[in-house]
Amino acid sequence: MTTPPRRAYGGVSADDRRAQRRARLLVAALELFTARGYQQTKIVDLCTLAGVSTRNFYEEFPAKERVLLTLHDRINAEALRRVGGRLTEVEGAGTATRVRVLIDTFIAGITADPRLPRLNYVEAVGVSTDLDRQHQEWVRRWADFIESEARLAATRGDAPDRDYRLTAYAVVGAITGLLREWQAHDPPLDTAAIAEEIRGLVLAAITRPAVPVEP
Amino acid sequence: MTTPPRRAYGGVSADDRRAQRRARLLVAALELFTARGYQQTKIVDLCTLAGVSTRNFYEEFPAKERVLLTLHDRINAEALRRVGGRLTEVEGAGTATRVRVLIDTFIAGITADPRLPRLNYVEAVGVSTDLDRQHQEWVRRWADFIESEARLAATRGDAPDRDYRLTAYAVVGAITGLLREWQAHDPPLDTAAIAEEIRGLVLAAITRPAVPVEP
DNA sequence: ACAAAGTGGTAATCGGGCTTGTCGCTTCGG
DNA sequence: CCGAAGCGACAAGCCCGATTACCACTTTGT
Repeated sequence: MTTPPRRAYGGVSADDRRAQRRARLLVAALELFTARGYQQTKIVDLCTLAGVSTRNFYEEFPAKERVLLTLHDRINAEALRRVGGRLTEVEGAGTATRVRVLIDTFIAGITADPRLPRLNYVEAVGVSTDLDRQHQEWVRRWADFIESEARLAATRGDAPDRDYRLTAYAVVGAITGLLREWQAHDPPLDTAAIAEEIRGLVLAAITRPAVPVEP
Repeated sequence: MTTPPRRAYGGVSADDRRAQRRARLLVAALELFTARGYQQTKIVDLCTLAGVSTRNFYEEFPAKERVLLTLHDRINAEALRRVGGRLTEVEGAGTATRVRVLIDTFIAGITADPRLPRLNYVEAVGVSTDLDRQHQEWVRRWADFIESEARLAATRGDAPDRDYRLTAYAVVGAITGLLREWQAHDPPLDTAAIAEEIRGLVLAAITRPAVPVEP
């Protein structure tokens, strides 16, 4: 095994240039995947828009699918990080406030760029089993988030003490559905109204009385 | 223009045999699209499983996408027909009963075959603009359904008199999300629990008090 | 300044799958 | 019983795009 000496080049190191190419490829991919669709986007198109050769592409990604996986993962991770950060800032606040912060932060972040929900909820669906797995994993994490918030509300007496797993999945689905509708709709839906709707729905969903168990 | 004479063949008419081939192709497509995925399914695979030649395929469908469009449309149409039929049977019933019938009928019908939600909510997403349009059209119809039910509840005094459009979209999204989760989950989720969850969610969503308008 | 190493673009290769033309067989009408 | 028409299987052509081999150019270290 010969370790090839890596020299700086053009002022910047090899690693830096690779990182820049990778970043430009991801930017181009977000644009093309959401504008033309994932399947319709050819690797050459990606490289052309990114100003990168096909050779470079394969140095960064083994296949087009990996680009989509990376984008999908990044979009969700950043959203979760944002929401988590804001929630710790309102540690002791009441249920209504925490739900409001959670929903508003998420909606504001994800609708800041319409391409994000488009990629997340449309283009990244039904592509491959790997992507399906990653989607399911993220749904699980978001559901965990909602569920723990519901449990917190229950300990405070704002909500009944019951199993919130399915409710959490339903809430995630409702948000997904509204955002998918939002990015596809013409004329566009009002994001404030959407946030408001989800906020009300979540509060109603977790504070509604538990149905009595059948004897 | 010469009108080619059409003769009966093998006891059945030409139209009948075409219809049968078409039906077998659709059955095969439902199976393969949901088992391997839409993109991964080749036209030859479809024809082999259906016992039909590739030539015949092109007599029935101009392209693979048309098969998916047909299946997607049929699944939704049948579900809507079923639900609509049951709802007319409980014309004068109370809000809780009507919502129960609506949800239970839908869930029972669509989960009778796990391939249906798989095709509807996973495989048919992000394929083409035509399919996107058709999806959006069906979401609109289902939302109309939910919305009119909410309005009916409002006229009876069971729910506040407000705009239910976004609530309807949210409910459709919640159902979609839960069913997508259902068909992907291992171990499988309980369909009765899902129906119960959605029922409670819908009732809570439409009966919750309207937020006061900001001055 | 020169030799060597690294880089990036271009172009050729390779494979897969859609699409259609053809052929031999079957069935119908007279 | 015969001619014609319909039918279905096969397979070859064709196009498109992913992947890799090559080569000319740039930069560096001595």
